[in-house]
Amino acid sequence: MNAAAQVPKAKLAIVPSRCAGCKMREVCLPGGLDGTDPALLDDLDYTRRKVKRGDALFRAGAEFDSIYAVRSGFLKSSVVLEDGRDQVTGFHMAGEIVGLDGIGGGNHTADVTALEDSEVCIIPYARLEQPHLQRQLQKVMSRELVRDQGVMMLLGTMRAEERVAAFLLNLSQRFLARGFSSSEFHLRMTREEIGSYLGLSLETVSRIFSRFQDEGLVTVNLKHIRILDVAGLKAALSQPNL
Amino acid sequence: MNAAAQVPKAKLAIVPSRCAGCKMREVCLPGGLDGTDPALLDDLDYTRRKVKRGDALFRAGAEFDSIYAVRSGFLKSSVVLEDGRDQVTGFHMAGEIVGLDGIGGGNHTADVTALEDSEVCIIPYARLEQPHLQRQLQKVMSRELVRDQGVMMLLGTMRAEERVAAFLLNLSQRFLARGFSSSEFHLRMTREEIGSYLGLSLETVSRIFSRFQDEGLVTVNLKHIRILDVAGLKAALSQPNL
DNA sequence: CGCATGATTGAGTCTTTTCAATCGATGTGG
DNA sequence: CCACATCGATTGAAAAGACTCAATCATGCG
Repeated sequence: MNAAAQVPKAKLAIVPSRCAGCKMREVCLPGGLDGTDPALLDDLDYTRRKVKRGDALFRAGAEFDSIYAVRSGFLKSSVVLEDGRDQVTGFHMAGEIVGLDGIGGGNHTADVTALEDSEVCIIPYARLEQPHLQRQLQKVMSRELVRDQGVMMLLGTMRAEERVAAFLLNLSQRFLARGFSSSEFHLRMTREEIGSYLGLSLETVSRIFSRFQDEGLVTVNLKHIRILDVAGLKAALSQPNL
Repeated sequence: MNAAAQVPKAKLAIVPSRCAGCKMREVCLPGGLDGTDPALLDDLDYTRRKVKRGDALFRAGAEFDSIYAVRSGFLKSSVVLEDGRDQVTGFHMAGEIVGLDGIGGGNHTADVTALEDSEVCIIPYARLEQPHLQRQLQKVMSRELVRDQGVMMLLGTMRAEERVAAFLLNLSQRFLARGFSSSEFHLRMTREEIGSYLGLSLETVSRIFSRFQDEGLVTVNLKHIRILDVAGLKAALSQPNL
């Protein structure tokens, strides 16, 4: 079982001023709730939950109660086909919302698993009543739909090099938005998980990392990435012909 | 320009009893709004709009005002990359909602184009105020997120044959849900559009149609499809190894 | 310290793409 | 009403990209 600790209620956990260790507002005001008047959240208490590396926040099929705002850590979403094949459908960092897949059918349709020790705010769906919050939630979901468009584009039209370049640039940008270095970061996921997300084999991901390194675009040392040439990576993004 | 006709307001267009020519409730109560107490919609007037084959309902970048419920016809969504590559991200038939991509950023991010003469209900987003409707909208969006998961799965883990089989079975099921034949239907899109959606070349799509026909799974005559062996198609869906 | 896991790299194979030619259907204009 | 032009579909042959299998190496966790 997921022995994820249920931390006692942390009043106003989502309000910026109460979030210790957060460098930016977005980290506290998750993703799309960004832009919300924090006052709107003031009267809600959000329980927090810790999820240990490797543990699931929830699994496909689990009853849907709440959505979750990632406070810290790093998680992945994945879906499993009947025959066992699975696919990573997203990576989630601080400030992002997960669990939206459960609203439609009353059950979650994906697994969400921590790639490192993480903490989330539990936001009971039933308590999201104020119209403004509803609108905000719709914005979050809409942005998620747009993000999915991007992933479909990636999976449907890009060659392997482009996918990896897009992946690195996307991560870089998201780290930047959270106040971390955009040029140097640690991958929290394995090559296999990257490959699953990008629709590539883990070997192909590894080879392309090596190729990018040979070309002087990045430095790769296992999970440690340093981006040396953003422009070069962006160029690799638009090279349908090698 | 899109000379799409703006039909005068059609009071209660979305209410089943007022929808002429609809065989099922879903066709009138679009997709996820299904399940809503129709009374909730009673005080809203929905303008309808006709979109001629080949015309756009809206384009990427257009200001977001409204979402649209497809009343009749068949449309596709597509997104375009800077370098010109484009990808079809979805096909939409009667009863489905399009335009949700615009909520997050205030502008649409995809083109939606009619593949045959179509008609939609214009649902001004600002008028969706009742809490129950908001919840319904969230359900629609959540289901759309789940659908996207399926497409990612398809693009990320399936081989060409499986993709085409999944595509045909999905269409078949959707036609069935709308009261049409699930075993015989007309494709409204070209091989190129199917290929774009499935991340395959149009030639590969054509070849696989031919192969399925040789195997007795389907009959293909240009845009006319007859499914002869559903079980066989489903089997093809789970054949990672040829 | 050692084992298990993750990453890298090579060789060969296979799927899918690309290029190209042909065929058929559709629809437009004379 | 027919001829022609255009668009879409099919099919073949060759090429390329990515995968699988496999061996090796490094790492980091227990």
